Amino acid sequence: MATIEDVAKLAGSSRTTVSRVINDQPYVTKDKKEKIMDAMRQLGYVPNSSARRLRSQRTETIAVLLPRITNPFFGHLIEAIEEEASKYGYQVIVCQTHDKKQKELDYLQLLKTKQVDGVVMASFTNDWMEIKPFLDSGPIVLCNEYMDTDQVSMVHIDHRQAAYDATIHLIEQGCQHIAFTSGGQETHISRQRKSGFHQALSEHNLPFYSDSKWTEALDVKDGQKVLEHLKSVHPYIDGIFTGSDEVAAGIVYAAAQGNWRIPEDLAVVGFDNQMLSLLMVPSITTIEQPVEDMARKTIEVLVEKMQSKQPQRHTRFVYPYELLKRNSTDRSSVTQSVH
Amino acid sequence: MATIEDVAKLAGSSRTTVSRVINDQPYVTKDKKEKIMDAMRQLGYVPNSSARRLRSQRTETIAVLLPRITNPFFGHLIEAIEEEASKYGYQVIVCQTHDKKQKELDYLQLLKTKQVDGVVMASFTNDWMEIKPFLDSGPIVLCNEYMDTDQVSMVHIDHRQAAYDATIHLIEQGCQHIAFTSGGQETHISRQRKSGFHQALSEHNLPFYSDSKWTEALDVKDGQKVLEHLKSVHPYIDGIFTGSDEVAAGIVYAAAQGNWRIPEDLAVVGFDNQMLSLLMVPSITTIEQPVEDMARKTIEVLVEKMQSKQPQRHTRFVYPYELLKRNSTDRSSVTQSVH
DNA sequence: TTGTAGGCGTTATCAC
DNA sequence: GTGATAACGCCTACAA
Repeated sequence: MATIEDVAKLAGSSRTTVSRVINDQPYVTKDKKEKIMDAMRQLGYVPNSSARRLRSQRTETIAVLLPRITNPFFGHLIEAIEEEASKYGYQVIVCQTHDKKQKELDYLQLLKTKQVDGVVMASFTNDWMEIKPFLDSGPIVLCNEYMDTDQVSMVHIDHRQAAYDATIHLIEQGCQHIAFTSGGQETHISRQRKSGFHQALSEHNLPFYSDSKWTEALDVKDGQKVLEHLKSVHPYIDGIFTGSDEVAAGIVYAAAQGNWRIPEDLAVVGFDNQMLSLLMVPSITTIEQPVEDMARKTIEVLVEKMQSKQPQRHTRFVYPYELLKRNSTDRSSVTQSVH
Repeated sequence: MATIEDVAKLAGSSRTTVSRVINDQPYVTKDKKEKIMDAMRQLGYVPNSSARRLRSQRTETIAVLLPRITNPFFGHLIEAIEEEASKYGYQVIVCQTHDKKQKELDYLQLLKTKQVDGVVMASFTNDWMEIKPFLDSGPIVLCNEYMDTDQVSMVHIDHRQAAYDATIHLIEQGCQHIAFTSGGQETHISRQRKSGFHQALSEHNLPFYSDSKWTEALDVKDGQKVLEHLKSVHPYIDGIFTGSDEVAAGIVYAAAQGNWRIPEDLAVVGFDNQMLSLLMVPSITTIEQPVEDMARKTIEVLVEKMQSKQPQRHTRFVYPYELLKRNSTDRSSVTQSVH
């Protein structure tokens, strides 16, 4: 591989001048500049990025931590993040934590070892106290995940309110026995959702059912299991708020196979407005997050932190969401027939 | 940030010895080693990765080029690739090309500038002659994409045969007027599929229909458009091979809205066995690729190339696929009623 | 067993 | 305008 030195020799000048040309700096005569450009072409010279990194102490790379990329929500998120980051000239490293605390910490090492200039945490399973020390090594922005502190910037929607709205919707549709499912790991988000769910129920003096089977529902398969479990153990349940469209889809699918009527026997709410939720029969009521906007803002905030020297204030950006009412909760006919 | 020098000073030894400790090399007394470890802890020392890269001329990073991560096939692919690469200690950089030739070339620069040790191309829209020169900068492995050469290693299934099988299946189900859709960019894969499709038709003396509207079908929305188009312009079409489950799902969805019966009026085949294809009503006949196996093999091959000094032979790995027959093509009742 | 010194390729500082 | 020279932080002959 040709180095800057080779180019300098061939062009009959010094490394310094070549460097000036590479970086489009002033104070180089047209004549020299052309000679150098020629030499670079001839040698197929390309600046070595490791050397640049060492010299400049920046990597132009960020790490994005997320549970798993095949969850469509995170797929969309990283798609948008990659696009946005690339506009600023940053590479994106994918870090799948699978909700494992250790993996999360391992990937944060990238920040310490200066392999990345900053980190987006869309996976956040450790205690904040474990994460905080990494802030000394570089900026971190929480995306989707959040908590109650002002020691870090965050971009998210109000999951508590979203779950509240969805639950109220179920109640308005006449549901009296409503269940709640969430993914394996207990995160701040799932706590927030549960809290909103509880509030809606208690405001209407409705009972709260709990079953450990409901706290590990992550994907379509889990959704199917949930429905089987409901049918055999809790057949009175007539509404369910799932934290995910995949789980909701699994429930709808299993219901179709097992003669359970949605929404008549069971009204279902998903989360994230994946394509899936629209295509299922019946289509699934869900909550839409402005993923692209959130991704853009996350990168904007992170880039600002990475590029400014002095540590600036941390900010919280709360985005609006939308409850999309679809057929899986449309019990208007059910309610009527009761009267 | 503490450097190796700082540690050395604090521990009262030299950089060399510290480096030995870091890299677990012999010839260090227990005593010194402990002192040095202590010093590292005290200073919170972490080796600087940029320096290491420069010194070792390796980045422990690979780039994965793919069209878009939200296409579930590529989502699964990169999930598996990331996991496998991480076992070998490699980071993964996501590079979405959106099927743009220029983006593809831009990302290949990462290899030239030594930002990555190797590249997986799961997006391949340029001519091979454009790509080939990059091989001088480091190893490249084609995954999913392939072509007729032995200048590069490839991991893929036989798309020609897969399309042939699927088309034969449609014919066996009694379809007489069969259409073919493919994604925007003309790739080697789409040519292969088309060739298999053609062969099946001509073996059965069936006509081949062509319509430019069918060559840009990529996602669910496009599938919906395709069905609308079929209904108004080619209502006689009774079978369709789509290159994608999303397109197939779009067709099924639009059919349900528009009183078109699947499979009675139109039998539909997708590709990739996404969750979606199973969950749709009717469930969609599709072709399953062994994504995880392909990802594993791709990384295995790439790692070997990256780690061995002398350039070795290029190999082609062709994986088996499976045609999953589901309801979207089950016309047994149709066929019977004709008799 | 330990330390010295040079270099990986680049850029910033300073002197000419 | 241009060019030596000294870092950036690490590893590794080689010498002791």
